[in-house]
Amino acid sequence: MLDMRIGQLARAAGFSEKTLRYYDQIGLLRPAGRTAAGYRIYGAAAVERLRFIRSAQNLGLSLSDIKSILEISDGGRAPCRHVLAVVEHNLSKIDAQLRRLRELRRELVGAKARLDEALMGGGIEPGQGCRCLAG
Amino acid sequence: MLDMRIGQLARAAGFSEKTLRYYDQIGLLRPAGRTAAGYRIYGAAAVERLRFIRSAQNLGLSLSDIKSILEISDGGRAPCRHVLAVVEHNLSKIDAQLRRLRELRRELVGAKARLDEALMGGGIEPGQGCRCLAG
DNA sequence: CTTGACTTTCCAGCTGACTGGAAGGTTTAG
DNA sequence: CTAAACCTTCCAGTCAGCTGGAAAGTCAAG
Repeated sequence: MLDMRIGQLARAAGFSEKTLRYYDQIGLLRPAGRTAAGYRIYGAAAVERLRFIRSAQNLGLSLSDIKSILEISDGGRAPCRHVLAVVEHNLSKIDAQLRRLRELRRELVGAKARLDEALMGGGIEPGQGCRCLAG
Repeated sequence: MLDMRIGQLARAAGFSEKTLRYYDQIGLLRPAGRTAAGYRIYGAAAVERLRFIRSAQNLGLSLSDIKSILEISDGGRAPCRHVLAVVEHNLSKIDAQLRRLRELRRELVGAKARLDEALMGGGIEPGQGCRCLAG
């Protein structure tokens, strides 16, 4: 089980072969080598690498963030300091998204209230769209 | 000012000409007619329609949602009931996104705490990525 | 007549993370 | 020998909402 081809790795790690080829293409996970016929050969470390990729993805990190982290650890250095920066950056992006969504939600709830009232009252004139949406 | 060509409308409503052509293409805003030379001609109602489109967009509605609303009111009926359904659907989508982002945030904060601790302690061994990310 | 502003259509690309499919080569089992 | 299972590359498409640019036609002013 030391060396695998792409199908085995895909099954072992729970990714599709297409995805693994894509990861090769973008330089996120390069095969350890190739057979004479050109088949990709992966070592056991690939499974661990994919586990890391998956957990980072679950945290919402982009593949390019993940790649930048892995490139540091591929260089033999601990990437923790960089990971911290990436995590903090993602946190602030998420906070911005949260603010935006909360605001959106507030507006939508307001629109819904106006709609409910308009539909209760029954006094609706057809026009351009529906003026209940205008804040 | 009753009839305008695309540039005038773009300036009046604050959209780019490209966008207006795109809206024509997807059937969101059709010109009232064409000149002999094929130039798009818009009536004054187009400005109001674009205002509606913008306010609906600001609520986070997709162009296809907006289009479905406008098609009802183009048919002479009040779209309010449909708008309500759209708004409610968007609210639940936003709530789902909020839940997901909050969970993501929680995980990221956890990862950051582990990273901070690891960097304080100094006991970091290089490996595949950084195990602080694994939940 | 020419210049410049305005318009047209069409085609292509952008973001991110894949996915689908064609056309072909390799390897293994029977 | 053949069929099945596996692998390769390459091209194109998906989602949304545009945006950029080329090549060409139109129209008014000077």
